Amino acid sequence: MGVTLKDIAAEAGVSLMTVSNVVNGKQSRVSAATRERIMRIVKERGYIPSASARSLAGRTSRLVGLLVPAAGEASLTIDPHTVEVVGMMERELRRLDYHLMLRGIARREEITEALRSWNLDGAVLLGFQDSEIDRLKAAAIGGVALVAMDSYSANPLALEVRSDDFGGAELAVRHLIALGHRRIAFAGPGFSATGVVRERFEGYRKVLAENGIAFDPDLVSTVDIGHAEGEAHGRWLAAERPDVTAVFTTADLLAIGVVEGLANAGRSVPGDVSVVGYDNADIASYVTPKLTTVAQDLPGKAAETVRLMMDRLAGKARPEQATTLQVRLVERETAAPPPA
Amino acid sequence: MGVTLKDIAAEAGVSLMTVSNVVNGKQSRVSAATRERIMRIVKERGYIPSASARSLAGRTSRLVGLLVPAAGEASLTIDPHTVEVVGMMERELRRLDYHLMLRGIARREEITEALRSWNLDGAVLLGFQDSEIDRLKAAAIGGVALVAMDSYSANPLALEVRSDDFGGAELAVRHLIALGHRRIAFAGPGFSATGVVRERFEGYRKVLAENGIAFDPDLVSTVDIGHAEGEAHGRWLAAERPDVTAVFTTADLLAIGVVEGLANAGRSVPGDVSVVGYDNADIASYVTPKLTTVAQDLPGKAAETVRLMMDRLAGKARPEQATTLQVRLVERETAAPPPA
DNA sequence: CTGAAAGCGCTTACAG
DNA sequence: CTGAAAGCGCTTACAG
Repeated sequence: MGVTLKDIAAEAGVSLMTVSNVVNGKQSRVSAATRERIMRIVKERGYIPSASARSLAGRTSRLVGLLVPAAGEASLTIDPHTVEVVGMMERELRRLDYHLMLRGIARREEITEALRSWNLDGAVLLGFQDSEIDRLKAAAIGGVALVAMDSYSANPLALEVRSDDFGGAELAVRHLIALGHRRIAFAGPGFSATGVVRERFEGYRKVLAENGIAFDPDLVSTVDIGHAEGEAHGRWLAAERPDVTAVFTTADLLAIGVVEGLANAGRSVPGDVSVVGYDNADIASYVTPKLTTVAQDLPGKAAETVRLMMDRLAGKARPEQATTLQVRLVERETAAPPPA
Repeated sequence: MGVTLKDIAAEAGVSLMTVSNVVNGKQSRVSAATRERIMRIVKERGYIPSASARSLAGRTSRLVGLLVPAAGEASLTIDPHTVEVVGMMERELRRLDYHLMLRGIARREEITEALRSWNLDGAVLLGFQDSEIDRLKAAAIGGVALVAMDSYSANPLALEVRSDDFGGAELAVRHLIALGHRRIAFAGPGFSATGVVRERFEGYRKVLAENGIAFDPDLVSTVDIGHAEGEAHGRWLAAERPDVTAVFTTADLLAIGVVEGLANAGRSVPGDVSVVGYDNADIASYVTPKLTTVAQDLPGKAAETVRLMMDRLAGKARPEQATTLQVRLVERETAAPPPA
């Protein structure tokens, strides 16, 4: 079908090897004259190297996996800020002449299958629980450069890129305390399995302690991330905990639901209750009132993920610690002083 | 590194061919006894076929490209409903033992490069302009099964899956007219290049005509899709076209911006002006007031895309016409009778 | 600076 | 039902 190295070699009157060297930019090995001649023929004939042949013959595939959990029969769901990070990583990797394979992982063994069957050079693990990262064995991974995003796993096999979740919570809760709040609730999904949530919780706790506010476990609620779940929680807060004047939430979607639930129960935001979200999703500025939230450095996450992977592929040593991206507070309209 | 067909063959005391036949499920060619024995060894040794070798030796790669325009230096941006469709397609394809390669396309030639270098069996084109699909040549495509989503290109090389954009506009505008509106504006991105927008515009026009409402070109505005753009347009409408009582918009994000712009200019939605969006994105039900909009059949789009591609790969004839998915109106809070 | 040989792990097409 | 041969398009490692 396509033009091959052999065709080019025949037309140029040289060996396969020489064409290969030219195509792969091994400048030193070919004279300028033949190099130029071969390049011209490559252009003319529209030669496109076969990636499968390269992957098979060489020791690299220039292929990076994007592995995402796919529970059972469900289709992949990727939250908006992850989509953004993926888009940015794709550009970086494309620029470096790598390709991206998107793969849902339903059973754990599928990680190994994906890595091995396509001979992946690297893989980014998006949205896995820490415990799943923990369980990865060297035998299953081989030499693949693995980056686990937003993971707090201790598994040395995976490089880690994440936001300063602890610090983000500190920012949010300090802001609320500075506004005068003392009874501040925490709402997020269960954090037995997710370090991200646990860190945000610990940040919340620390700032309370720093400010001499007694920690009240009743103010900590496990709420799955979702608008409906948030709405229900907002109504619950209004009914059961009217003393609460502020809520720190681990996701914008949840926060938006909470705002709506509070409003539906007749409480105004931020007049009666302040709410702070997390992620600074686009949606945060479309809702009414606009959401005060913690913003992550998405471009930084994408760039660091690619950088770590390339360093690893280049044989550099594993960094001593996880790469942590800075966060910042975005003040909008859902946080204000508590009612007098 | 890994276990190969050869290893399995040696251990089972048979030839490569026999193992290959077993692994590929060619039942008829191997006796039940040897088949079972080989399967056991395959399991034990954790054999995983090399996809690159298969792709190189066979006539199929079981690899499908997901091609997305990537303008210049920009990173990929994929709108939320496309992300959802991608997630659903991934599951379908995974179930059929296909893999997905995500690739941004900055220059047109990159389409061919992607198809050829990875020997793709098929590709889904997401978000390309009709004119770009038009320009695709058979020589560049080869035998690859191509599905262009939301395209109105006439290029017979691409199979097409799209929503009933004309019908969606009809639903929206009929709804507004039934509520009593007569001065209905249209807002969407320029439609010289995008059939989707043109169809929605034609649907709008047709329903106006059906109802004896004179078409007023001044009521048609070109507005790029974006919240800020919508907001500016909303303010413009309030200032310059106070006679308009309803706006039909080709995207939810735009509609939400328009609602905000109108509100910022002191006009209430839907009290003074009704607004209808398009897509039924999640966000449509999070904003205040909740957006009335046209919903697409996302699961249908994903399923039909995969089905068309598989039919094509199985050698079936190209369908006579594009596959069109049904749409439906979702009534929420932004459309009401015009002020008395 | 250039090239001949071997091999990556499979499938295809054929012979028995 | 089973297998020996050829080949997919490249790279590696080496020799000249």
